[in-house]
Amino acid sequence: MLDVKFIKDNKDLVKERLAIKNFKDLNLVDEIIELDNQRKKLQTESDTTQSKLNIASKEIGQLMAKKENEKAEEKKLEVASLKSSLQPIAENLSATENKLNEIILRLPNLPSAQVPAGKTPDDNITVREGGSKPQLPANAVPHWDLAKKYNLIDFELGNKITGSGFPFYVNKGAKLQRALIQYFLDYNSAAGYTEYQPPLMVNEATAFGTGQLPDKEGQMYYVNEDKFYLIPTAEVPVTNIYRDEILKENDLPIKMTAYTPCFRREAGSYGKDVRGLNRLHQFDKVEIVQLVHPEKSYEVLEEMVNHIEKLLQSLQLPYRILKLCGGDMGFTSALTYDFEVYSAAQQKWLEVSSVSNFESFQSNRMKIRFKDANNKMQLVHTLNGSSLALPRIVACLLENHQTENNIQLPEALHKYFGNDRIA
RNA sequence: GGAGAGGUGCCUGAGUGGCCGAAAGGGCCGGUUUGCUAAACCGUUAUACGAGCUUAAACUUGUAUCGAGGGUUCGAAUCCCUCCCUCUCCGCCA
Repeated sequence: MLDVKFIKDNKDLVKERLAIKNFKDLNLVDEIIELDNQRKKLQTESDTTQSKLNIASKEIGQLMAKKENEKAEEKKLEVASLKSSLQPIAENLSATENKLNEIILRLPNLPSAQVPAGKTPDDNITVREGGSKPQLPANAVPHWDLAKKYNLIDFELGNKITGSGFPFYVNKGAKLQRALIQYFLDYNSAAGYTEYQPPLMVNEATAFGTGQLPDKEGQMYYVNEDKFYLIPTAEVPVTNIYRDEILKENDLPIKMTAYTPCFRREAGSYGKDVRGLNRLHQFDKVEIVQLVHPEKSYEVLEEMVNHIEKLLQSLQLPYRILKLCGGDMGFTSALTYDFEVYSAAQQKWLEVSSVSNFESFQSNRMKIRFKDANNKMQLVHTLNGSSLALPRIVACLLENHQTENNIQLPEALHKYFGNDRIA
């Protein structure tokens, strides 16, 4: 969430930036400032009254110790009247705080200065492309057909056991999953990321911390009995590891990686782009997360982009990196790069990674702070990125590397997969 | 799931109605001593939000915070209620 002080000091800038994100209720900004002023006034009133009350209570104690009961009773009357005058102030104060809090949670993160204006994915900017599109054999088919041909993935079985969007991986298909996960984790560890295996269900406070709650509960599976949410991404449990912690400056950067299945209800997205592995309710992903010094976060963002780019290059897939426009960015992000890989048989680009700098938007919710060189508290900046989401990578590996009668795997995978091809 | 115990500051741990933002020990940081290290001694050691002062910081000061939320009371870490969590034993179980 945004910082109220920052909003007050930069009212016009805030409105300008929110507009880039296509945020409509700009009057909320004025409302926040108004509510905060009110809050301060009320707190001053409440504090002074409370202070008087505290003093009087102490005096009562002293009087009673001296057995001056009559005087004590008099004081009690005084206290009673103070209390009744405090009550409306206190109620007003907490109502104001609640209102303020509720409104501020509705504001999305401000896009950074380099975010292009725009409303739809068409307005995203292609930063660069890499790899080259393959020459497919004449009998080339999309991955769902390849998955069947080589007995790698059983979608129908998934339907039977759970429902659509929950495929079974079988034989070499299952092994390929395992190989990819292992490869991605090793690659991240080698770059200094600490590996975690987090819980796959989280409580409400955790879901709140990274910005899934409030408002996005409809996108998550929920276990009513225990009030747990199934994680939509490892970002949620991993970033929350340091929730409510005060770090030392030289603890930073904190680099973490985790493999988890991800669960997404994808409500409202039926019908389009859901064929095969393109969009699932459960999928595997390896994630990287960093907590960094605020001055370093944009530098780190580029570093993460490069890190993921190299990984993609090693898979020998044609890719492009997009800088998302204001309208296509997520609620919590200040700057996002998407990685898309070209799915040769489907002839379309599939998003396989999204790398974002959240600046202090998440850390302010989670209160992840550090003491700087001057011993001042500062919020860390949080970043994360997928490295990578498996299903679409698998789809592209199958489609792009298919030959007449087998699938040639990129060299990086050979030792993990135990073979250089799927036949 | 059943029975019991418990949740206090960075850690251990005392505290059963006012003298408690909280003893003591440890740790950390700063200082003295020291050829260096160790030891010893002294001191400091929370966060949030207000107010004052200030260019700002520092500082002074108020309020709140002893798992969370309510309640009793002039006054709550301390009493009561609800919830959450941890531990032990039993049961069940990978």
